Amino acid sequence: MRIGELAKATGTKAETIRYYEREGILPAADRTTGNYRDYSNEHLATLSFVRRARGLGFSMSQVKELLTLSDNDDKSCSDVDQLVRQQLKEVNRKIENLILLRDELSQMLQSCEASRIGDCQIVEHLAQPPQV
Amino acid sequence: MRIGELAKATGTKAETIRYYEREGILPAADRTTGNYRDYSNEHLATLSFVRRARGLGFSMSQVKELLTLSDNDDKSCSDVDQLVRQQLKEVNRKIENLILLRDELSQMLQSCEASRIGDCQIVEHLAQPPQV
DNA sequence: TATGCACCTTGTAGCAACTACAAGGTCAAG
DNA sequence: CTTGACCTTGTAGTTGCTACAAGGTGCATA
Repeated sequence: MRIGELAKATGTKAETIRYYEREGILPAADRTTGNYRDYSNEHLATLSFVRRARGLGFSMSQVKELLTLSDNDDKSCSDVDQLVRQQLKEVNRKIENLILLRDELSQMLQSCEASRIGDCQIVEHLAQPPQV
Repeated sequence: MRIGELAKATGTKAETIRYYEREGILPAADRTTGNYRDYSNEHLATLSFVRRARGLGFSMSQVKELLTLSDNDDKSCSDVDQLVRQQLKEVNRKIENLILLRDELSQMLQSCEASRIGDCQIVEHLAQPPQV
């Protein structure tokens, strides 16, 4: 299949697919006589895997690791497990930080009852060290 | 004060401060005879404001807006309020997405009881084709 | 046959928000 | 007078794409 078809099938832009090829995430496809990329079902499967992992927040290099690991059916599963655990920890860390942010933003909104910026608690809140 | 001192005082790298100057986020400082940047307390206050807003997830252009707004003491507070509200919404959106991710990753970990990658549920889970 | 159009090719540059050099200048201490 | 910390400018790298530009291919239609 051509790149446009693969793009549609995976919800990926053609430019992104070519980018993945450059980055060694997706193996290069065969070429037609007109020099068009010609993808196989295996490419489709790999790209789906990549997109799914990226959607779960794995970095490009983590995706590369996952791809390498998943090629070795007989190897231990623990490396994959480890990567997922790491990613889970990272996601939890982000959630916690965002919740702190959210609380602070909410607080700011509630404290703002001024009508002039000169009296605005939000601006004061942001301007931590005085003398502006 | 020199750039290094300002950097230490605000927990910002000197390179970042120069970057802010280039981007028009922080006004240019006076120069000493040796061409070193010489910052005032006003610079310190502005940079603190910037870092605080950036730390709360506001984009550079939002920070610019906030700075412009906070310069007009007599203007209405509602624009500031609006920006904070918008940012709060964005943060909530991110939290929700991350929670979905977290759930999926946890699920994957729990389903993995294989010892061989060939049997690994995680790899199989990732290999699912995209479901629209 | 010509032509129009969708699709493809490579290459390069842009995005956010920094960060990391390199090559050199300034300044106070020893 | 040299050392070493600090500063200067300029440029390029980071991540993961995305957006052109200029041209080639393939197929349907006039």
